[in-house]
Amino acid sequence: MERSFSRVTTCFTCQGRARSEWCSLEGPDLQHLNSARVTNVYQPGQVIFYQGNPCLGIYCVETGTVAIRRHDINGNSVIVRMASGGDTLGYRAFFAGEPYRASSDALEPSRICFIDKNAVRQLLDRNPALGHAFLRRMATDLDGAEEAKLHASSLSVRARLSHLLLVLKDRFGNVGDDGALEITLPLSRQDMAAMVGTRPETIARAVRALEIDGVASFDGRRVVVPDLDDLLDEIEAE
Amino acid sequence: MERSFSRVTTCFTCQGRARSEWCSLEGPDLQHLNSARVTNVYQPGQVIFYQGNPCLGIYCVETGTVAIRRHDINGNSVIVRMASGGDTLGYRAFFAGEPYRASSDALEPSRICFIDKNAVRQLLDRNPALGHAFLRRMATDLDGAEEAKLHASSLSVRARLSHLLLVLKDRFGNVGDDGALEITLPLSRQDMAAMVGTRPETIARAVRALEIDGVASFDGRRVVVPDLDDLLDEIEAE
DNA sequence: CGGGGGTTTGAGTCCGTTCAAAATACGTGG
DNA sequence: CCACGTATTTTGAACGGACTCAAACCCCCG
Repeated sequence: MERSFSRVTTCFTCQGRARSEWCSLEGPDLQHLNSARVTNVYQPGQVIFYQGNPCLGIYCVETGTVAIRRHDINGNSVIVRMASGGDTLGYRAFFAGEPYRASSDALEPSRICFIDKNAVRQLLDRNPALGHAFLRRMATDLDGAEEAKLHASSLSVRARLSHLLLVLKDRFGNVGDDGALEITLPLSRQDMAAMVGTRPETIARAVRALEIDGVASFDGRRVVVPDLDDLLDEIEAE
Repeated sequence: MERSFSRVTTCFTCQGRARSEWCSLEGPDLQHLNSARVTNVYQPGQVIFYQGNPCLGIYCVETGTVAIRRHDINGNSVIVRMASGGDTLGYRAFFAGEPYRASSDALEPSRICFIDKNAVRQLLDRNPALGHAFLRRMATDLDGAEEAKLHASSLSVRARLSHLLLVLKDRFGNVGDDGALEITLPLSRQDMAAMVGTRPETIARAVRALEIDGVASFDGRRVVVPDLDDLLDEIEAE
């Protein structure tokens, strides 16, 4: 059996590329991307980049999941976004031409490629479709951020937690034998709190409340949702 | 004296263009933009576009100020952003290729140009710098949205209101004879609540609290801040 | 002068926070 | 593999900020 760290990957064989911004590249451009990239493996907790540091390029998640966190002077922090296989990382700072305004760390073991900013610039110049892809991507992210603002001010923690589960189910959920949805969370309780914008204690209570009402049952990071509609009901008619 | 509605404006003479995304255009491209554009004047409360409607193009604020609001099924709503002279409007939906996810209405009397999406597409194709400008712009907006998320979950309403005043001072404030900062708010109390993500009653109380502590004095939409540092103190060490 | 919307104030309630302690999970070394 | 120390999670009780509902007030305009 091939050992995982010796598995040589290229942009040509990258699983995530199809749904990434780079999917429009081909031929020499893809070759260029492939040779400019440097791949690293990060273990959970390891930091990919730090808030405040200058942006030297762009990262691309091949496999795994990472959190993008934003910090305060007072030590407060929230997770503003998550990224998984095929997602690109650190492009906000790149396009703004500013230092990172957020940090990023791995939630699961992750293979992540770094692409130097000069290479990115060249690829952008040569390939307008790449720029379009990033425009589309940022528009989507902006949409998500604005939705989050609305949710934060109009929904309870319980509803926001339910919403989080609904988002996570697309990437981390599957349907069990009995037809029930099962999600394996990539997040600790602390991180769920950071995603929802609240404290860990409050997440624990909200989790408990959902269990009592039979909406979902939690066992560590394993969540079972008997009826998806119950979860959907949580976020409307608050 | 020339009457305001008869004042013919062009992209060439547009005051806001210098700091807008379109500043990179010149010669025939600028001419193209100028002839594709349709200008309208909106009175406060008038809607520029509705959440849910298809995006037919992009708007550009020549003068005035508008709010971008996001609505719930339950009737909740927040202002996710404001836009003033030189700002572009509705580009999120354009680049995402989706219907508007937010509505926009004028806060002040505003001259706003509409540019058909075909024209925008042509300009983008011909002028890569335009795309870059929008990338930079969206990166900035994304930054703002993420900062808002952090603030919403770590700062009190009073601190968020103080932060709002600090943001508004750049565009709507000036220093009086006595050296005190004076801001003329473009927002009603209701809209301030929608910006901060709270209810009007809570804004009234926060306003009162700031007055009692001598940080700022409010008279309708006129705000006087004797010492800017006091306002800055409000948002740190919460 | 009489609406009518927006704003302010008040009182009561609820949700989420805070602080503290107990329980559980986790990693490490014996 | 178990024992131990540490970190995370959970629970409890008390507090506080923001929300709700309701009424009074104010200002603008007809």
